[in-house]
Amino acid sequence: MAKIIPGKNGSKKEVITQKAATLFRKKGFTATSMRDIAGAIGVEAPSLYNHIESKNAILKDICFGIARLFTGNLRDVELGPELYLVKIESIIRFHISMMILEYESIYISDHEWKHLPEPFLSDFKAQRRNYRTRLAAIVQKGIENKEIGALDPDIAVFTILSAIGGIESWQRTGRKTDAKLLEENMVAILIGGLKYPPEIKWVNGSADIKQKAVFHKNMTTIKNRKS
Amino acid sequence: MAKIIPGKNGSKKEVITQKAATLFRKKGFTATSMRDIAGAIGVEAPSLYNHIESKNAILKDICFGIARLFTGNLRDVELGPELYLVKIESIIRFHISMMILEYESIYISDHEWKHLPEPFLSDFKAQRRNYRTRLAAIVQKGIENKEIGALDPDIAVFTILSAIGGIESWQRTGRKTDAKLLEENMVAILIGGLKYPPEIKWVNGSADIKQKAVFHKNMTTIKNRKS
DNA sequence: TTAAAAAACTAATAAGTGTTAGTTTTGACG
DNA sequence: CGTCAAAACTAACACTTATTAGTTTTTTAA
Repeated sequence: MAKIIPGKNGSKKEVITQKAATLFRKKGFTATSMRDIAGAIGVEAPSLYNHIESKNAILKDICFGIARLFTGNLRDVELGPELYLVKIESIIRFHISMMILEYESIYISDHEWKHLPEPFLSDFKAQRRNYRTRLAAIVQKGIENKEIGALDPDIAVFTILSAIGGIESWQRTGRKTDAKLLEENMVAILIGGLKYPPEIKWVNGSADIKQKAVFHKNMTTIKNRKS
Repeated sequence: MAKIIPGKNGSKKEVITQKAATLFRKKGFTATSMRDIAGAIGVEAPSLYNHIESKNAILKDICFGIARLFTGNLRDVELGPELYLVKIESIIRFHISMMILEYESIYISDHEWKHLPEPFLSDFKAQRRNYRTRLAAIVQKGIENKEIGALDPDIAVFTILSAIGGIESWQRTGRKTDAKLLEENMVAILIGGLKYPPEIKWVNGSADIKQKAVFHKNMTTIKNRKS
């Protein structure tokens, strides 16, 4: 029936990938059928195979495309001369901007990568691990340089990345917050939390005895529930 | 063949729910079949229907069970007399502990709820919205009380919740970090980032011109890619 | 030991899956 | 207009899905 109309610079393959990304984010990879994708474009499912190799290949393209962008940025930042905390801030800002520009693809590469077929799954996981390791190395140097508090670098990295990943759910709520406001608030919290010195002692001391009791009560309930 | 052997206090329904939760987290709700669940227990798929109503009902039980736990804790905290920042810290610690104790169910209620059938989907989303709104209200009061920096409360809440949600991926890596270490580091970063006063100005000023150039270069690449 | 209830089993259904084969339509160019 | 390739179409396949029906086995209780 209707022919696939490519966007200005986008090949037909890119049109399919983009529509698929939207559906994968909305319904999940497994719950999205080739017929769903085809229907969203206005075509029958088998027609897609004139342009793409398989459903899995679409997922592969999305995940590795995003991974390449982030790895490229990380390499640039690593080579720069800035203070380590500034490097981290720069990476945080890059992640946030990317999340706002391409949140559908990023959501998929964050949450649907587990459906990649081998050997792509192992490759992707290795890249992911490598990215986080290099990020942790920057944090580690920032700690040694007393720019960043005495935190566990791995924990700091996943805390940052998880926090940013949550922008997806924020985007989905449709709140039309100014992107800059979002970015500045998140940077304030995350960089503020990393900055030397951390004040773990102040925080611990502030929880009074009554509060501890409430917490204990709830945790006890849960433990009983499990047994 | 083998009969379902209930755990010490767990009904057969709970055994199924637990096994299902493990699989839903590992493979996703849609990609997990009733045969998968039955096989993991050691029975045939139709046998499950002697104990549960449907696959969707398992998901419903998991999601609403978790929601009830968090809502219950929030109510207790709201009624307490502590400083607002301490309330937030208490909730953060509750979330982190829960994440460590029941991360499979929590992962599902965080990431697979979209597969709930109506009317449960709408109900769940409403509860979620309500929870976040009440959390934001605490943050708001903390700001007015000058315990918390002048941040956007909604952004602060989702940043916190997203960061904690990421513990799931941490757990999955199998790192046997001491739970207390994890908790203290995350609390240090998040509470440290919320505390009054925030130093947005310092952070912005610290990014030098060269850094900005690197960032700009990468973002330009991405925008071109999209057109 | 026997009767009743619980929970397993096998067989089957209707719907949906990704994908292939073979055919027809479309659009661009000479 | 006629040609050729690109890309759509229909039909079909081999599988998998959640779930039901009907039956047999196992456990419980008297």
